[in-house]
Amino acid sequence: MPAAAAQHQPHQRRKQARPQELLDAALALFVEKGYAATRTEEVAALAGVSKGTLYLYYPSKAELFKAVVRQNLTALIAAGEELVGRYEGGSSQLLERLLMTWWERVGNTAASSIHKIVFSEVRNFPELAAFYSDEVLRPADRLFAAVLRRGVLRGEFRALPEAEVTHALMAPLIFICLCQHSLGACEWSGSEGRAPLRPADLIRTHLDLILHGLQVRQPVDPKPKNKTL
Amino acid sequence: MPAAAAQHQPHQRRKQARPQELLDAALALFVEKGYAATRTEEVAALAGVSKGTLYLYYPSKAELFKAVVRQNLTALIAAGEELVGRYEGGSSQLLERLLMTWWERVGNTAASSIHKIVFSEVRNFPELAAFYSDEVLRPADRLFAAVLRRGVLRGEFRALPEAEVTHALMAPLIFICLCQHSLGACEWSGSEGRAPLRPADLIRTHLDLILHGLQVRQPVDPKPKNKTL
DNA sequence: TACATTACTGACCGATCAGTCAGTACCAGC
DNA sequence: GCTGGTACTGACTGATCGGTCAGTAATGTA
Repeated sequence: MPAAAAQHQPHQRRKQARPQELLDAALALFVEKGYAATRTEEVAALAGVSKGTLYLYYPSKAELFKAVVRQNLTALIAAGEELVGRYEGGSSQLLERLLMTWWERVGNTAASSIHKIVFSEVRNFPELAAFYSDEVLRPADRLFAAVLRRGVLRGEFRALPEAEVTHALMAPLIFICLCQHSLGACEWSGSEGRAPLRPADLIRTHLDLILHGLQVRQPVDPKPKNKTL
Repeated sequence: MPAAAAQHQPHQRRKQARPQELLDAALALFVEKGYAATRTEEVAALAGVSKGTLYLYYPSKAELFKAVVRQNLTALIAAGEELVGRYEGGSSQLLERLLMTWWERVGNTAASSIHKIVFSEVRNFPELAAFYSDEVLRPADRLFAAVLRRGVLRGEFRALPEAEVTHALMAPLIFICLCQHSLGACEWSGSEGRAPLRPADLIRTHLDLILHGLQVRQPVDPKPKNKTL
């Protein structure tokens, strides 16, 4: 908790801890207020140091921003990689495990706020798009696509367009992250005064829907399956 | 096209057209650069007037922003209302019609960029959250929920948690809008050099998946359906 | 205690930008 | 043409904020 460091001991020399404290403070403020609206002096204050100190560790606001994204994304990637290719049960269960683990390790942690930052700021940081695409979206996509292919090969899943299904799988997850960090607790969905949506419930229902949607058994509906465009 | 108005006739008096031209210019720039990074003088220039003129029509940058959101959201609402309650066929087809119409009228137009603005800026405009929630998300949610209930009553759909299914339905749609206005043409999803995703294809696959997921027929999978939490 | 090193400070600078307002250009009506 | 009203202009101001750097104080060494 970086704010606790600002206990008005005039200044402590703690070179080791500063960078991480500054990154934590910056993450919190960038998520809360966006990049442009966050002042470097605020970041420094939240980390318990003065503005000058921030510039000892990061040469500019933009570099600080990139460091924040980079650090949190590497955590994402590590968590993703760890899950790949060691499961041997049914593909439905594998998919379920993947989504739930993703939620525990990413969606439900501070890392989820990175998505909102990226979506909000890529236009002002063009290099960020390639970075995010290469290091997060593509790996995640490859992961899910592999599971889908596995399911199709084993006769568990229908053969649907891979890229599009992957999108349908991931979009609600990332969307939940975005909602959590912009529209408060995502409490927009209930019709009246219904209780705000619980992310875990959303994911469970999403998964249920998708797994049913992927099942090979033909549905009751007699509509011809080769639709026109 | 507001830029066309800046044809270097020193200044024309066109009181009627100014507000709309300013809103169009502001929308384009807010979407492209975000709220904070857009300068009022740029907006004015794109609309073919001087900065002072902008302040004749809108008292502040924040009010200009709200006017932009308000105008584009009313268009959204109108499009949504128009679709309600006049369809009498199968619920699957109704859902398909709804999604495709939504895409043609909203997702595929300039209105889609509003979502990105809202997600990026709500934290700095708290009142915007309630506004967006009341005027966009709730109506859209109510619409889809009504269709789902209809499908369940007619024995077409499984009875799944309404709010969560609605979320699973809408999230990929809004997510496409967000991608289009932040990560370029949403070309992140292909594994290698695959062609960028086409939104219409995404929606079609999403719909296919969801409709199969909603079907009442039990799947092959022998797993018990009352899962533990 | 004296000195060297260096983490840290915060007043300051220069650039940017929202918002102002005295002035200009256009357009009635007479 | 004159005159009063008004749509419009753009140089200006005051505040904000990223970034700097001369100075301060904590720490280590002897």
